Parts: sequence; structure tokens; C-alpha cells
Amino acid sequence: MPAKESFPSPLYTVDSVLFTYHECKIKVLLVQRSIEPEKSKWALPGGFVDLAKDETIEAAALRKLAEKTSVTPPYLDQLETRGNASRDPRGWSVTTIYSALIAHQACEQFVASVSDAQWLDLEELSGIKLAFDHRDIIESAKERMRQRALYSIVSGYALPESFTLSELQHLHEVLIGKPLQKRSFRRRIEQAGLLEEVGEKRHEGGRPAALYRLKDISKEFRFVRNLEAD
Amino acid sequence: MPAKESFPSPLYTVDSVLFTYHECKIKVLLVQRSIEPEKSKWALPGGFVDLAKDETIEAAALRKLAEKTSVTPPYLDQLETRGNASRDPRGWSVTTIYSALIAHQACEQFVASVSDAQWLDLEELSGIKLAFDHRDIIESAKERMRQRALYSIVSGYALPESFTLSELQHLHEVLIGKPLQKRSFRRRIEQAGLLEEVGEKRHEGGRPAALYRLKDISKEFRFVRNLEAD
DNA sequence: ATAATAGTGTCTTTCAGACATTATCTA
DNA sequence: TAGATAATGTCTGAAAGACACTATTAT
Repeated sequence: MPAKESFPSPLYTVDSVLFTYHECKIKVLLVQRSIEPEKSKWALPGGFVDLAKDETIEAAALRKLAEKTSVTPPYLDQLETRGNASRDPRGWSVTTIYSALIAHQACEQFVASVSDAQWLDLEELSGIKLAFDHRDIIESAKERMRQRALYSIVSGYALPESFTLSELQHLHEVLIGKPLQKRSFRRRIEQAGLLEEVGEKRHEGGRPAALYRLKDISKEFRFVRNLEAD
Repeated sequence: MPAKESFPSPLYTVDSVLFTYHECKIKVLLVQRSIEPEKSKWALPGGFVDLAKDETIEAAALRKLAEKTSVTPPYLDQLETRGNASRDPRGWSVTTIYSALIAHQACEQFVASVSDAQWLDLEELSGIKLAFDHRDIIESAKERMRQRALYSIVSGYALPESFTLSELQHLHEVLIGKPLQKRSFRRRIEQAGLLEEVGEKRHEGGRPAALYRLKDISKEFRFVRNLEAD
């Protein structure tokens, strides 16, 4: 057995992949780093836990998000934790990653008003310099979102509080990457009673669509059968 | 904005919930703490990352498990990370929890030979003093195992390398907490091609059962439809 | 009326549930 | 032979896929 050791702790941070949906695209919130290392590169919103202020790591993630968006997202879910000797040039570091969703309109103003935060299309990521292993993390968060779209409707938290079924379906189609059967999509949502009707709405031509909002149970609900993938 | 701060790191550890299956029971590996805090209470195998020796947090978890069982488990999966100001009396602490599976026979000898490690029935947990929030963590790992049993057969890694379909089904029944339809269980496994046949085996009375081993694809495979729960 | 989008009817397909039947062993 | 466990046949039922059809609006 080894002798008594001191065990310095690794650096520990929390980061969030905050998604939204706007103009038929999935977007992710990025902030520009103002300090070394990786200064001026774009990164996920996050940072060190404030041991005095934060009660939990989740609270730390929410605090960091609120600093960048002025609001706290209605959906936050722990994704995974990555830790190794090489992801941060400062040395051994660990980060717990949260996946979050918010309506674009809810923080559009605020994000547009600051220069160090922006919404970026998932498609445009390839051209951007990202800090640390954040590109890989976003990829993994995206894949989890895609899987979730097959058996839940939590992705609806990326929409405004009220939305049409067509909007919700289209969001799912973008996430999954292929078209869905309207009948199947609506049938299961109705059967599970996941939505609440609110009013009516007019569109560019066509019959007006009913508006819905997510019931709280949608957050936990999982369909027992997945939609078709690939 | 706050002034420049120092940001002390929280304590960071990795812990594993190592399950196995023996004599029709699910068991979890516990180790007795030899030092304060929570000295002499039973705890999950784990501890601090060794920044010099461990390349990743997963490697740290495996190293800790190997110290207690002498072998590395064939299945290891990151469960969740918990971090708050109150779970450890020493102060702010964070732990990343892995869920692992191993055949009972693979480490039976070793575990039986040391006094500070034991396999404990999930049912017997209520009578034992557990350190920190480990009881709650085990509960959460157990629930995840149960969910997985509905759409995958990874729980088979808690069995010896070769096993019968009846054994695998019974393990699933214990995890899920209710009997399963033999036909449904076998049909989906065969259709997905998750197992490999190996030989024959004799039992206490009755027709001999074919022996199978898990194919590697079983680790990633998910059925699109869950078995019935509740 | 036409175009556009929302919403429904209904038939097919897939796969799990239920349970009976056959197969192969031991005592 | 009976008893036990393994393995399969097959019918039913639930829910998704496919796609045509109707409904309601704007122009």
C-alpha cells in the first residue's frame, strides 16, 4: 500500500450546453473567454463553483447561466462529467456538464445586448474556434437531445411557452434529422396527456393552429416505445 | 461584477456502485471506512483521484475498484455527479458516481479474503450504517439498473461469462421486480442478435439449457420498445 | 376557387403479452 | 413413468407507420 498521500484536488468546473430553437434551427449559447487559458476563444457558459454562494453544483450551473442570459432556463439536466489530465492546459481538470433548454425570445434581448455571448447554429460550429474540449461536449449533448426526441417531448422547453403542434413536431424533426409521421407524433402526445390547450393562432396562410403549453409531467414522461430513427 | 476571487476547489472524489448477481439476489460491494470522517461505516468503493497516476476519472474509478476486488469489471458506466456543501462534513464536496457490473465468481475469493469489503444484498441495506449520502446513491443506481433492464441486456455483465437464458431472464425479473414473459424476452434478444451460443449445461432436473455469452454489441444496444413495467 | 396549413380516419405493420404445446433431461 | 426445466407455436392486442382525407383560414 502507498504511504499517506496529500491528494491535491483537480480543477473543478461546471459548464452548460444551453440549446434553443429559432427560425427552424437549433442554436447553442457560447461565450467568449476574456482570460487565459484559451483567451478569446468561444466556450460553453460555466466556471468555478463559488463555495460560499452556491449550495449545489446545479445551482452553480444555473448561476453561471443567469449571468449570461439574465434568466434561468425552465429545463436543466445533468449530462455527464469529464475529467482527465489533458483537457485543460492548466492541468488535471474535471467538468460537470449540464444540458439546458430555453425559449429564444426569453433571453434574445439580453444576449444580443452583450458582446461576449451569442447564439450559434449547430451547423455553423465547424468554422468556430472552441475552447478546451467544448466542441466534443456539444456533440455529445446534441446526440443526447436527439435520443430524447425519440421518447420524450422535453425538447419543447426550447420553444416559447405556447406553441403549435406543428412547431413542436418540426423541432423534433430537426433534432432527429428526419421527417416524422404527423399522426404518430400527435397520437402519442394526446394519449399521454402531456399538453394543455390555451388558445388559437394564425399563420402565413392555412387553417389556424391550436396553441399548447407543456404540462409539468412532460419533464419526467418517457414513451415506452421510440419513434423510428434513421 | 465581483472582484478577482481565488476559488478554492471542492473536494473531488469518484465512487462506484458495483453490482453483482448471486443466488437470485442483487448484491452491491461495500467497503468499511478505516479513517475519519464516517470511520467504520460502510461506504461505496472510491476515493480521491491520484493526479499523478490516473489519466481520467474513469481510470480512477477502475483503480479503486481493482484495489478492492483485484479485477476490473467488464461494464462501467457513469451514473451522475453529486456536489453540494452538506454531503461531507469536511465541507463542499463533489463525487462522480459510476455504476459497474461484474460476475460474482470473478472476485468472490478476493472479497471474501479481506475484512473491509463485502457483498451486501440490496434488501439488507436498510439495517446497515452507510457513510455520507451513499444510501441514496445506491438507490438511484438501482433505479437506473431497473430502467436499463427494460430496454437492454447489459445487466448480463453481472453474470458469469456464460449463462443460460433463464438465468438472464431471472436477473431481469429481480431487477424489474416482476415476472416477464419468456417468449417476449427471448424473441427480442434473438432478433437483435445480442448473444453468442457456446455449449450445453445440465441443471437440477429438466432439459439442459443452452449456454450463451454476451456479444460486444450488447453494451450499446437499446431496444426501441420497453418491456412492461409495473 | 386555390393554395396553404391544421387536423382526422383508417388500414397496415411491428412487436410485446399471454399461454399452450412440445422437447429433453433426471429419478 | 412422472416431474422438471428448456424451447417453441401461435393468437391477441397495443401502438407506430403510411397515407388519404376533411377542415379552416387568406387571397
